[in-house]
Amino acid sequence: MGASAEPARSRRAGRSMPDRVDESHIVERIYSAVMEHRLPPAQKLSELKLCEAFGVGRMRVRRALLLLSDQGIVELESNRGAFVASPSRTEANEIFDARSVLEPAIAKQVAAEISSANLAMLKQHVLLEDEARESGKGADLIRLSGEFHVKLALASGNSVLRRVVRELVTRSSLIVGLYGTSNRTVCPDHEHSDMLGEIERGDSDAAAAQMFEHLIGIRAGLDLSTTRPEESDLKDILGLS
Amino acid sequence: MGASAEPARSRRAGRSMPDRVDESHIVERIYSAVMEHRLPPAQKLSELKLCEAFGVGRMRVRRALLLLSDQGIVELESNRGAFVASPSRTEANEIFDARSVLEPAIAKQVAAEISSANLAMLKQHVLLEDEARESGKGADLIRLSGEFHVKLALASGNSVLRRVVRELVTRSSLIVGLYGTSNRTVCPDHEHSDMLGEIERGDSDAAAAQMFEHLIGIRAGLDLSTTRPEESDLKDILGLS
DNA sequence: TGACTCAAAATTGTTGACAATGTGGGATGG
DNA sequence: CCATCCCACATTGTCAACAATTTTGAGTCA
Repeated sequence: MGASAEPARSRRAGRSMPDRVDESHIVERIYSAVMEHRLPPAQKLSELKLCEAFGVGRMRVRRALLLLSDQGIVELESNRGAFVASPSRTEANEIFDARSVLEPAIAKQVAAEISSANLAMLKQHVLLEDEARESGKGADLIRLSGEFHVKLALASGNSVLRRVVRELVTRSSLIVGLYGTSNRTVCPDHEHSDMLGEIERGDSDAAAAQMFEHLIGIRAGLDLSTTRPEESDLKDILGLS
Repeated sequence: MGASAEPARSRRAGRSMPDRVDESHIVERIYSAVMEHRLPPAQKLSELKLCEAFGVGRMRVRRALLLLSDQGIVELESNRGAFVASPSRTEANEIFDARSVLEPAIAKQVAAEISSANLAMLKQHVLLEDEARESGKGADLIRLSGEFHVKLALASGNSVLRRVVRELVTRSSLIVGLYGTSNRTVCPDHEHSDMLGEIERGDSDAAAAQMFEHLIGIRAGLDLSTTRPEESDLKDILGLS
C-alpha cells in the first residue's frame, strides 16, 4: 500500500497537519520528539512509517532525513536506513566542549542587550521549569531545561545563533539519554534562575561565567569518561567516520 | 544527452575525481568555489550543468543543493531552480553579529590551549597571506583571508566549531562579493598576524579582543547600512521567508 | 537445543519517464 | 519602434517501477 496514494487529507483524527507538509515540517517534528525524549537514540526511522505518519511521499521523507543527518540528529547507514543518532562519548565531549565555548559568549551578548519582552519570556520559562520540578513532571523538566538554552539564544534576536544552539541542545538531549546517570540527569536546580538574574542585572561577564559553570554542571551529571571504549566509540577508534 | 549515462570514468582530462562522488563531495566543491569567489552571488546552478560537471545523476545533485540551501550557501526557488545565495543586508548584519559573538570566544579557547603543530600551521598560513598580498594576488588573498578563520577554528580540534565557522565564513565571502567597497575588501593588513601573536603568547582575552576588533574592521570595509532597502531586502521587509 | 543455510519478504537506493512550471523568441498589432 | 500575446523549448518537481541489499524466519542437521 503506497502511503502517498491516499486522499492526502483527512488523516487520523488526532493531530492537525498543515495542508502542505514540506521537509522542514518533518525536520521540526523530529527535532521536537528528540528534545522530549520521545525518540530514543538508535531508534529506527523507517521511511514507510514516516510516510504514513506525515502523509507524504517517500522523497520528502528521504530529504528530511538527509537534512537531519547533516545536523547530527540522525545517522544514515547505507542500505540499512535511518536511525536516531547515538553520539559516541567522544562526540559527546566534543559537543559539550563546543557548547562551553559558544554558549557563554551568547549569554554574555544577551546580558548586554536584552529586550524587556525577551527578559519576560525567559522569566516565564523559568517559572514553568519550577512548576515542572515541584510537581515531579520529570519528562517536562527535561524538555524545558533544554529549551531554556534555545530560548536564551532566541533572545539574542539572531537566527544564526538560535540555529546553532538548537542543534547542539538537541544533540545534547540524545547524549543525556545515553549517558545520563540516573538522578539529576538535567540542569541543576536553580542555575537557570541564577543566570537570568545576572542577565537582568546586565552583568555580561557574570552571565557568561554562570553559563560556563552551568554547562560543567550538566556534564558532571553524565558519564562521559572514555577510559575504556564502548560500543559506539569503536568507529571513532577505527577511524571509520 | 543524459549526463549520468556516460562511461562514468575518464572525464575531461583536467580534474581528478573520486571514483565514488557523493553529495558531500559536491557540497565541498561548491563551498570552495564560493570561498574563492569563483561562484558569484545569484549565479544560477543548473541541475543539468552540475550533473555534467560531476558526472553524477540528478538525484545526487539535488540532494547536495538541498544541503547547501539548508546552510545558507544556496537559495532554492520553487520551479526556478538553485542559485548561489545573495544574502540581504539584513542577513549580512545578522551573520556578522553572530561572528562577532562566536569567533572571539573561539579565539579565546584556541589561545588557551593550542598545540605547537597547529600554531605552526597558522603561522605558515599567515606567511602565505603575506606572500599573496605582496605579489598582488588579490584573488588568493581573499581566499586565504577567509581560510584563516576556518583554520583557526580547526586549531581548536573541535569539528563542531570548525563546521560553524566554515559556514559563516563562506556566507561572509558572498557578502563581501555583494557589499564590498572596492578597495580593502578583505581583512586589514596584519591583523591576522597580530592575533596569532596573542595566541602564541597564550593571552586568551587579548586574542578574543583582537578577533572582535578584526571583525569590526572587516565589516567596516562593507556597505551594510540598511537605511534605504535594496533589491534583495524586499523579501525581508515583506516577510516572505 | 543450538547453529547453520537458504529462500522469501521487506526495506532502501536508483533510475527513467512524465507532469508542471518557468523561459525565451517570434509573430502580431498598435 | 515598442509592447503584447502565444507557442515551443528548457528546466524543475514528482512519482512509480525496478534493482540491490538487508532482514526475517522456517527448515535442516549435528
